[in-house]
Amino acid sequence: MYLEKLNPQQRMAVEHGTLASGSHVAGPLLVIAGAGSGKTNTLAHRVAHLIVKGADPRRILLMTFSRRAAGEMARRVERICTQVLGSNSGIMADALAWSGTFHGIGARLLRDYAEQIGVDPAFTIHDREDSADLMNLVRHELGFSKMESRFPTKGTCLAIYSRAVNSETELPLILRDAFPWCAAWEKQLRELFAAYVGAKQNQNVLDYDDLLLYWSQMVAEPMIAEDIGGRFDHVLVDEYQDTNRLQASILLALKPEGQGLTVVGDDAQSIYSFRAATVRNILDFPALFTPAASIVTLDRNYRSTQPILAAANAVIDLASERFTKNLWTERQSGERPRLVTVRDEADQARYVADKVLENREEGTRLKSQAVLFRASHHSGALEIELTRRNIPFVKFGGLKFLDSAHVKDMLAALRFALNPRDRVAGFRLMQILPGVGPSTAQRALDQMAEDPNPLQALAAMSAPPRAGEDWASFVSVMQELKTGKAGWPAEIGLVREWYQPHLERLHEDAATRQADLLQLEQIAGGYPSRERFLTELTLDPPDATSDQAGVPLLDEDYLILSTIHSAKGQEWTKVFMLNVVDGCIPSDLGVGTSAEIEEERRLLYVAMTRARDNLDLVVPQRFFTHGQNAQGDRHVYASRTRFIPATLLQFFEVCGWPQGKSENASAQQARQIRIDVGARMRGMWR
DNA sequence: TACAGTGGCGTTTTT
DNA sequence: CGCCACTGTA
Repeated sequence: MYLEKLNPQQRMAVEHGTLASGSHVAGPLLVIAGAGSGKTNTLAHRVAHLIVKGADPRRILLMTFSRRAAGEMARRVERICTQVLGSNSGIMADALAWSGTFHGIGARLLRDYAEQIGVDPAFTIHDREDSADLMNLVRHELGFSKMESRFPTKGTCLAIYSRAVNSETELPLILRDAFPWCAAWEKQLRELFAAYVGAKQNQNVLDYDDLLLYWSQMVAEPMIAEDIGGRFDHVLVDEYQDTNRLQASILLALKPEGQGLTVVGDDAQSIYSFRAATVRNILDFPALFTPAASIVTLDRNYRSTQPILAAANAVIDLASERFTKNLWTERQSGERPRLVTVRDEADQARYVADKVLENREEGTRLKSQAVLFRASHHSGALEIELTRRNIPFVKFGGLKFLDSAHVKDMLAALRFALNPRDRVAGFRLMQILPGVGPSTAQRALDQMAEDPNPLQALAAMSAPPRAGEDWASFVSVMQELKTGKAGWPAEIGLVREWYQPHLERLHEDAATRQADLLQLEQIAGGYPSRERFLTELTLDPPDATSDQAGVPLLDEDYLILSTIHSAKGQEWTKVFMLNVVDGCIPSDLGVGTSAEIEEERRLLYVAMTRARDNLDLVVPQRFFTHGQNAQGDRHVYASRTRFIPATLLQFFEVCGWPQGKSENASAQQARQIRIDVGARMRGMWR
């Protein structure tokens, strides 16, 4: 029996509300699931169990944090169901139709209900970069780029806007709490945001936040809320600690009484507050309902060895506020996690490369090893070292494939043909042409905007003098795409042919970039239509980059490099963590408020709890800073992260590398005490 | 008006 | 470094 493999608490979570007879629907349930406590497995079992008990899988809404998690969940549910119901469970084919991220589900529902809420269902979705570009266009139009003192950059403006939307909080409060250095611009920002919203609507464009915002507005209308809520008997949400107020209000509108609602999360792993996620969501959840939601806590860890867990528990124990209990395990081991001091980042890179290879010799595949870090650029030195030694790796987090200029150019072409009112796409596209700059592009877009048939207006325009032939071929490829005759994915080939000469003219390294474009074409082939391709690519961009772009790595072995944020929910046999020093974790940008520091502590906790058998925290003593100072490159001394004070050293095997350099312990201690005084000075004024 | 070059300056993490 | 505003030149 499939339930017998579960422990009693897991089983309680799985069976909640299913024991009663008849058509009784379960009341709200909160599962507090510690790291490595079998959360995914439990949730998958719950979904499968509901289906086995007769729930209609098409009426189950399952929302996860990432698309990858959704896929994994669907696979497990299917496996369990087939196991129980036999292979004749034809019901499972495309059964969990409504599983995905909040944003992905939002996009689908908005297209479904577009007519009722006065939205053109052909809307395009802007990713973060596109949104920032649009913000920038508006920012220029309003003249904010030429203020006497410097106006916040497009990225900052977007971050402020996004936070206000996602936290359902007034602008002044946002500025005061999260962006104090921008507080003087409140009036202009308000004006900017109003214009930004107007621009999006004129251009039939939604940004990430709109997918949630429009959704929440839509279900604020009781009739629609009831209609949508009525489509689902069960609504389950994973990683609930990383949802924001907007998401919580959507959920509540769908299921006001909490019937059929299950949320799962761990307050100790809340690490997305910069995206307006609030741990209050999970803490306040039970009391939203009468009677209050049931709570099940999973605190048995199946992942890590006892010494690793003891160290992680010790770190999180120092948190000022704790809600969940410590994790426990039966996995004994004599080996404590290592706290390795090295001289500088170069030694850190050599240490990790050495150990990774040693581990592989002893039988641990590269894929079962991961190197984690706080910020994407922390892995720079390591990437160089790995490349030098021919150790293949894939990096998660940070810059993406889709962020490169040539890929964005191609996507802009596809998008612009589909939605010629999308000024960000058009603006970018036209400036690719020689002899066309910002003002020519602006004028052309203005003319198109006035015309009910924008593409026709484009065709009717006279070519800019110095663009000549290139303008003509641009117009003709747009028109050809518009007809849709070529079909998908042939269309993307059309665009590539058009783009080819420009690529060669604009980029020295056209050949490498060409490889990316071919890869893009490959990816495109996997989608049924241009529209689906564009939507799903922006909502779920390929999240890895590797040293050899475009080489399929499916069967190969490679080391995992990942930001802690991207490592969420994953586990590896051996885990290394880089730069376990003050200034990196906590990031010296994140030491403003105690809430920020607490989140940094949880980040370290998340990183540590990814490890199954071995965990190495690396502490480089010296950092080289480049560029920023007037004096040019120099180095600063770093000290071990404040989250591992001396009292916690007992949980670690403290050592130095290379061996022999660590003999003079007291000298090392003395050096470790050296601090970045500058950072402290800056911190005084936060 | 396009575009190359210069100087000043700066918050990391992602759907 | 990389982004952004601004300047000089064709």
